[in-house]
Amino acid sequence: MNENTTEEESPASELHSGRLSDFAYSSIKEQLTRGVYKPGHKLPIRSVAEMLKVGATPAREAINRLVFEGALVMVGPKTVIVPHLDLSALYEVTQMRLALEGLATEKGALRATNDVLDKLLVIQEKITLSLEEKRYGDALHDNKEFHFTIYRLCEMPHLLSTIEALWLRIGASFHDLYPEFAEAKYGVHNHLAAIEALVDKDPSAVRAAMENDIRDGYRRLKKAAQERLKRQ
Amino acid sequence: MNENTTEEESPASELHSGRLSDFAYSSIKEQLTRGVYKPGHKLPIRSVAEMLKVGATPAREAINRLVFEGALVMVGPKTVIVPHLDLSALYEVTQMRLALEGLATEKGALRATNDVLDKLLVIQEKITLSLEEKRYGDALHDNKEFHFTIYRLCEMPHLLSTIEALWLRIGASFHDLYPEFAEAKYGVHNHLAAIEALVDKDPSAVRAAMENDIRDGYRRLKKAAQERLKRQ
DNA sequence: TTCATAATTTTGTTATTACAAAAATCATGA
DNA sequence: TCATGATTTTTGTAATAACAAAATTATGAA
Repeated sequence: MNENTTEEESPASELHSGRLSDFAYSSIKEQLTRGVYKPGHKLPIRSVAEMLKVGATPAREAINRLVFEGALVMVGPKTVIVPHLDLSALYEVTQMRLALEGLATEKGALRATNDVLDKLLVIQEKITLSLEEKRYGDALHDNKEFHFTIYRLCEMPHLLSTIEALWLRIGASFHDLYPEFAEAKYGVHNHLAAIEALVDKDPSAVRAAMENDIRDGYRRLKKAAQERLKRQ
Repeated sequence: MNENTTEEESPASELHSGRLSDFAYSSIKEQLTRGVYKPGHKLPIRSVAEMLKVGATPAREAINRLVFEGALVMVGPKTVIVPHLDLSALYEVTQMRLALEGLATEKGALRATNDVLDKLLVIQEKITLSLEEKRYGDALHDNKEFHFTIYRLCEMPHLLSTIEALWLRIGASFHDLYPEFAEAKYGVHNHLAAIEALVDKDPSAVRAAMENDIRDGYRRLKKAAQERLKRQ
């Protein structure tokens, strides 16, 4: 971790709830969702430990957790890497996202206050701006924030954490094809439709809009991935 | 772990793919789903390590993994316990189960061969017998096997592992109220309906049967839990 | 050059140890 | 009897070291 844009602090900094393994875990996770590592990048325990300025034990535990939840993969008894894109995993995760994010959306839709609606509009503007300026990392970050702002409404923590794990599972491997993925203004239409349906207090319409967004994303991602696979 | 009915071997026995932490993880998991520990039972690292005849490191990693996926909970900075029953968690997990197990069922239904159907019938007979003889641990085990035999048909490993995590999240905490939960022949009707629908090659009917089973289970479990909470 | 094999380095795992902090126990006083 | 504070024990964490196994590099012959 170099001191560039992340909000994580120095190695074993202040109030990280203590545990170094938690610090290591969220550091790696942050870097994964920021697209710091390309698919195939190796993550040996000792390198990670050195980078984060911690011992081997917390680094090992963090890596193993990530492997366990599928954010990293083991390709050999002693080699874990950032996963390569995997169309069948993408399909699976998409199916699960439709089921679970649809559920969260529908359960929470009626609880949207004006504050939340305002927040969603602000986020959407940020996304649009980021896409125009080709700051894809920021766009991804805010897109996630848009979705989770809606999902949080249902107040189902177990559901939320399960969904988050799903995002992590494919997030990293698709980062490097984001430019071609985002050629069009990704998701704008669906997001606006979702906001409108929230205003209308129409849960199934919100769900439909979010599902559409997920499906659109899937199609574009799949296409971009296939083209890249063909090209190489 | 005493040598009764489990298939796990002695401490650091033969071909457990090597890792002691995996051995520890699956040992604890097995005991949790068998209902060995009552809710509230403490699991200190050193005790677990001694019981499994491994060092503190693999025991620690196993326990942390289980906490991470919600099968155990931390109630203090240095105390993890088997979770107490939690009605809102039960509700959440049930909603997720309906979405995800419904998905798995529907995707896999058309792939049921005669072998699978036979296997399901055999399992169902075992369940019925176990319930009659009040061997609730076995009944639970085979009930899980029934469900997962169907879910495996869709060949979606990510989905499978997510569903398994859900079972683990509530499994342990509801073990000690199984007797009152199972007063009636639990699930028989729904299971048979599912098998019939599989024979008919009717995916949505299979899904409906499985969802019914999940909902029935939820209602009974909730009722049993509420009665026990009232009584105490 | 290519492929198999040998030598070397890297790597994951685990037991151990030290330490600080939390939990449990005990003592004391009201 | 109960609360409160002090003491003792237990506990989780993380660094380290040792080891075996895997991964890598070097080497050699075809």
